[in-house]
Amino acid sequence: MPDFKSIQDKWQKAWSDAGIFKVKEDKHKKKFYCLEMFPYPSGSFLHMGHVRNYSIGDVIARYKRLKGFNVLYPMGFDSFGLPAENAAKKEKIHPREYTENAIAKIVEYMKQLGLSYDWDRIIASHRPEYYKWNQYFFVKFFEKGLAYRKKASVNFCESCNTVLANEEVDNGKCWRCESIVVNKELDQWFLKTTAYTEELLNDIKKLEWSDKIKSIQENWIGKSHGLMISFKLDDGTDFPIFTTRPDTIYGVTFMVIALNHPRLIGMLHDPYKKNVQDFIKEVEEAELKDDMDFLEKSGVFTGRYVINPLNNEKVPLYAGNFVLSDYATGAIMAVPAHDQRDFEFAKKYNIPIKIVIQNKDHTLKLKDMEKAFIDNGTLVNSVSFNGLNNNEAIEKISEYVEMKALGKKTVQFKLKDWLISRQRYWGTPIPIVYCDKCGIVPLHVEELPLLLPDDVDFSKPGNPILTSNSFINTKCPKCNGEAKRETDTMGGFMDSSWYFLRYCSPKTSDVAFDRETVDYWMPVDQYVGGIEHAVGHLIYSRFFTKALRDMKMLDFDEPFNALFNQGIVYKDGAKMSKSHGNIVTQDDIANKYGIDTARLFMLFVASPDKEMEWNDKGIEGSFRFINKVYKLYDDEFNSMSNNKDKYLVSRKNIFIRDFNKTIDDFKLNTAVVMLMDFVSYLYDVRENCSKKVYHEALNNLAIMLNPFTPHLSEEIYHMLGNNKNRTNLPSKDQDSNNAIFGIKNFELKSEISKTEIFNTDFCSLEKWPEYNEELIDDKLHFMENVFDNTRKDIISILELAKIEKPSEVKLIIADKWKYDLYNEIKNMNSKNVSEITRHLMNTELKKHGQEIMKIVPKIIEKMPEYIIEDEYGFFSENIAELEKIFKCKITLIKEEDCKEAKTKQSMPGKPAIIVS
RNA sequence: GGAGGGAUACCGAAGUGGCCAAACGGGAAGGACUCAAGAUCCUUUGGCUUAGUGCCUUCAGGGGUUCGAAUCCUCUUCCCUCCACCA
Repeated sequence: MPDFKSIQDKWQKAWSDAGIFKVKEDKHKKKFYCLEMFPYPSGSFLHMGHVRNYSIGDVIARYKRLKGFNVLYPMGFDSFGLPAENAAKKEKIHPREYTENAIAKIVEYMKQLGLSYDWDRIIASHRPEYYKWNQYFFVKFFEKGLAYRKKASVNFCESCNTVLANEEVDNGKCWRCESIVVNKELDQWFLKTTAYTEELLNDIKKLEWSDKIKSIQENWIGKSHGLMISFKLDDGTDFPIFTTRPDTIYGVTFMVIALNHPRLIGMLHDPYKKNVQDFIKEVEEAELKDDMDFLEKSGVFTGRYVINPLNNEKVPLYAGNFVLSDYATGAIMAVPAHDQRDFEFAKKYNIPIKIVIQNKDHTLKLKDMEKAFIDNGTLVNSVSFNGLNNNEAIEKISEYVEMKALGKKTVQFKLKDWLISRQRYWGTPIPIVYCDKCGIVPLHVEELPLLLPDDVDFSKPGNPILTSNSFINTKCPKCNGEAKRETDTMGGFMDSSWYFLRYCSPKTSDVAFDRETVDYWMPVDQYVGGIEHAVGHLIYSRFFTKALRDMKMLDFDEPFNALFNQGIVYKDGAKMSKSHGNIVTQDDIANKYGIDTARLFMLFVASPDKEMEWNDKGIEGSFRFINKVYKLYDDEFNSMSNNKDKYLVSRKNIFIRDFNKTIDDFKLNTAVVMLMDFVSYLYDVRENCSKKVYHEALNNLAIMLNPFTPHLSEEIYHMLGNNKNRTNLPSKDQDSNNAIFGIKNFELKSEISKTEIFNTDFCSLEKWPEYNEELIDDKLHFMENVFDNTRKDIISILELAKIEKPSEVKLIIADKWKYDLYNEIKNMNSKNVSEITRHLMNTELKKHGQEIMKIVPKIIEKMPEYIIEDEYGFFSENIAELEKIFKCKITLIKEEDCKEAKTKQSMPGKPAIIVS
């Protein structure tokens, strides 16, 4: 068995020494930017989930490279974040050290995976040369009014001790620690994503993303058309609300305001004030205990009334727990008859219900109602709008309200501004200074980076930056007076919103990215990553791109043209991850079978977009395959004949053609199947191929294996003699360990100049084989199939008849009926399958029943005459071969010459057989 | 409550109207090689049968469209993922 360990070590070293995956901008080559979401460097190993993810990206990168694209395929680390800080607290190690250690280890593992990254472009967001630019962009955004500070009710995780963005709250819980998130009023920094809401929504259409992820984004942005109407509070002050259902406005019987609405407490008088305050306390306590999703809708009367501007009705105002303070105006009009939530609320508190939309039969009655009527219908109880269909009424009432200047048609979005402040240490310091005289002052860009302070005490609770006096106390950049620094840092999504730009020119120190190289590489052609980033990272990056475009720093609208979401790897019912403790590491598998097997298996076992349950049962198969491939190249090759040349050539061209399509469609698992098929075909035919044809096929195969099993590919490619310094094919006895071969070769080669190696000597830089449609002959394969089946049938008949040495085998070409069928169809002059089939069922041919139905459409569509015409000729050609195999006389008989023969066959063209 | 994805033989997983009793891999059984084991190779692997041709039953379950359905439509059951008091 070959020593795969040394094979992979050898080639990894060779690739690295020769620097073959380094890329430069090259205007003469078409570029391809293949990018995987940069990971958070947690832990110190990779598990099979990672192997799967990165292998998928690497297949694409290598495939495109072999196809002649200039491929940018970089890797880096999203290295700011809470885990490093927590580790620092626990293990008494600085987060920087912790992070750098983790990165070093993970890079090691990635290299062992054989990933074809350009390691010269590695970036890590915690390094000042990177986060300097976060600060730069922040200052620019601030200048443009895209970054602002405001007091807001924000999500706060008590356990992580920081605020969270909307995207980081899951079902009312913190995404990291799963503790309940509470609301707090805090001064925070925001980026104005809402300045781009419309564009973010509209441009989704342009993207080659899955419909699923597109719809997640659309829902998140959440556009709804409606009407903003000014109700009046009973003291005459404005009380605007937003509704998408103006048609129900005459059915309003109460109003509800959010509990944390800024106006609420101020408008109340005792005893209602106290009631409301008690109620708020109650709800807060309940929220801390229970899951948000099961809290019943409840509320309390505020003692105030609101006047409906359309009919001047006075309705009670409630404070309710189901109204969101930060959507629209934080208050709603309630129409219990036609909204389920309002209905439940009204029932609970005995509020009147008023029907304003009737069903088709006008049978809707209040006393029968068990739930709200939310279907379409006809307006009633709505003065001059009565009788209108409710959809028309939406339009009509909106127009009326606008005409009367009581309100305005509006569009509301769910998307909110992006909260970037975090009260944590391990993030980019926000480059802002608070000066008593000048107020909020950004740092000058020349002063950047503003470094994270080192004199901090991680042992104390709260934000560690607060313990650094050297950091906090500073001078105002404007007036040079005493000032305090902002101590919040930026959330990690800031880092990941532009890292793809940094890869283009990772080392520039005077700009965040070099405009020219960005223009060359961007946008990303294929982005690969998990679906969990559908709303966070993938919206922020789009926002960033658009904002930078408007600041004339970029020239395109969208960062990621195509996006592929790979499936998650599960084990024991949970996502494979360190925190679940259900991991199988890369090492576990690589040590046993080699890394190519690990990669191949993860690609083979399931379609890349589907989730999979880890199971190492089948891995032996991938390992066997790899050994089988190796053996194919290692075996002494003896050509017996060239009979199979044309078959192999045709078959190979089909393989190349279909393989391309399969990879383009991301069906990497079926691509592996095709490789397996082709390999076993090679085993079948190789003895009957000429050396030239066979070697060409082996050479093509080595290249096509490269994306999947790069080390094996490289090895066999060189065993074939694709190396200027090697003249002989390897022979078995020369070295027991074939790996040594390659090492010798490589040592030889390393005397050559690097540039020479660069474009000639690595399979990884080869040219992907082309296929030629003209060399594909379907008929050949049909016949091959028939021949093969016939051969097998003869064998099994001989076995069953216990004949060891037959004296004669008669093959009866027995499908005269197919000629009849063919003629019959020709005569009908129709292309309608149903018609033809019905007709045939009334003829003699009926007895061939099912088989007719199978063949008819083929005859109509493609007319593959060979199915029904040529087998006699074909078998004449192949008699000699069969005779050689069976060492007896083989005779062909036509059906009409053999009256006693049975005429049914298992497949078209396959002859019936008589043995004697 | 909303959106999406699934259910295929012992297992994983292909397969989107007829060359489908269903690719490929695992497992299992038999055989070859071997003193033996392992590795490797070959065959079989829904049922009943036949020397071969054959017949019956299958792709979660019911109903439908069609000459023909794993594949299309419809309902039901079960599983998964994502979003969710968005007015």
